[in-house]
Amino acid sequence: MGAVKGSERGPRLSVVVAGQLEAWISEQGLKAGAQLPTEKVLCERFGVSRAVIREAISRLKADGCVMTRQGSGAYVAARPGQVTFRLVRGAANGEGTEDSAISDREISDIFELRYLVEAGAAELAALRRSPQELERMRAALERMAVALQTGTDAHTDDDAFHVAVAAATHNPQIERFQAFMGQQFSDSRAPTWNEAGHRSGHARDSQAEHVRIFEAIAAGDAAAARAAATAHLAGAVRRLGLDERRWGALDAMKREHAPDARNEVLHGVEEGR
Amino acid sequence: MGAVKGSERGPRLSVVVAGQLEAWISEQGLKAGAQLPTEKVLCERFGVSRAVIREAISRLKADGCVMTRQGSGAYVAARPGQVTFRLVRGAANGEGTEDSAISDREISDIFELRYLVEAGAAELAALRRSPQELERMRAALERMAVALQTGTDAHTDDDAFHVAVAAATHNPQIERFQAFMGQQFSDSRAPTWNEAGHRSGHARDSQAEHVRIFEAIAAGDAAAARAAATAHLAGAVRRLGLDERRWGALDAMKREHAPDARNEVLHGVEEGR
DNA sequence: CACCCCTAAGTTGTCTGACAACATTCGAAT
DNA sequence: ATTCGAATGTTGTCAGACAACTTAGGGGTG
Repeated sequence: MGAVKGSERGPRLSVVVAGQLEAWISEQGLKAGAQLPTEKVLCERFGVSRAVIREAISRLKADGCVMTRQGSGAYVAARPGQVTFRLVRGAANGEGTEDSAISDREISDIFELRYLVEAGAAELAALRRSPQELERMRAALERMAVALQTGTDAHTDDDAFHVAVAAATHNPQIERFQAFMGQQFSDSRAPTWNEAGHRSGHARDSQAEHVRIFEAIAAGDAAAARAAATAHLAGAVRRLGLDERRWGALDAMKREHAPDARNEVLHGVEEGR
Repeated sequence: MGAVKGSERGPRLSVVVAGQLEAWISEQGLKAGAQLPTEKVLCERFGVSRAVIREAISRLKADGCVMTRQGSGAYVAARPGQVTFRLVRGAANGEGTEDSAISDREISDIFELRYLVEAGAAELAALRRSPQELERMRAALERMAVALQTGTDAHTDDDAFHVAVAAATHNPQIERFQAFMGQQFSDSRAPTWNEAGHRSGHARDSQAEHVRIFEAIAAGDAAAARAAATAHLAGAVRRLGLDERRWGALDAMKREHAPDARNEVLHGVEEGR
């Protein structure tokens, strides 16, 4: 492993060194707790200054695979693997890769992961929801209903509804994951709630699906809740014009459980307050 | 906002500054794309050197809420929220918090999240698996079968099997999430594959559940695959002695689909090569 | 007046050197 | 043999400087 220069033309010397250092660690087969070379040694080995080495190590620390103790040294963290999960591997790698357009395929993949979690979350929510949590969902639904009539944006309330469903599972991990997913691409909810979305009826359709999810959860019908959540995700994919082919099979699955268990727990939500 | 000294006696000045800076950003209500003060200004404001400021900003960059452009400045990232998802909020916060024992409740919660993803992944895998991916699962199964006879550890192959299932969804996001979850707590698989696990039959039971998952996926029976995956997770919870109460309802659900669609695609896996 | 190039100032990225805080080690005194 | 302490090495922090880059503004040209 010689100098870095030349091989990588990329900017941000520190991230290059961080990558090479991480590769070197796994390549050397260093186990948890193993001590890394000192900063001075690394400086010589990579041919960069200590500032760069420190910044690279700082990156690895933030990534969780390295830990440092002042006066002692740097060590491989106990959990050497990835401690964090990020969507869309392509982006968020270097620095500000805002312009890296996410492909439709990637969005479709993420929606599918959403499907897995949200369908299951709706299922569990139907089994465990408390009155307070139902009220929280209803409040979000109501805000969306108002926005539907006034033609305003309500993607925040959309997100809040889904988080409320996840919260009703009484599982903080699921709730946090849902919040994470929602925050990640609130952009994908924009086409539903902007002017075009209101005009084309996307907002109305989405809201109807939300109501169906809520009703199933309120009724305690886990299968119907799963089906309604699946239908909602499939509808979102359709509205975004993504690849529908992959979702055909899931549509078929959800149709096993007809959503006839709808009851009248909530009234006045559809027409907004 | 005055100097930092005194208020926080804690070590790692940079992480303190990082926290204060992050708090300052949200407190100022800076929106995505807003420019942060220059490093020189921040040095004066926090009363620290530029190295500390740079390390603090580096942390925020790694966290994803800040982005820098050389020659221009530092900006609030487009997605101000969390870009990464980490399990177990308590740990992995500061440095080496190895000793923070994870509660049974947290493990149970994480298993439930695993259930959501793995059950859905098995479902999708049954619909999309290719011969190559089936072979990959079979190879992992075979390695586990060998380990079952020799009484050796195979938790790595256990993980590999589940990742292979996730890979069969043809969805890299799901695969990466499964790999993430598996890596996170490979510890939880140890009680299945250590000596005690072999003696108590836990390894055998787990392997039988794996085979059932594989057979359902090989047969292309999505419902059976979901049921088998659910049964596997429920079995794992039982073996770990976690709270079984929460899993009763899920067990009931899986029983809707009797796993009678088992066929004989694979032979010789149960008895190990 | 509109447009383009080019200079200048400002900002982040990197380098260098030094000192402080802390950990480890090894020798000396008890 | 045990304990204490100094020496040494490592990371954390500080200070100053230059390089690479971006941006804004001025001057020239059409």
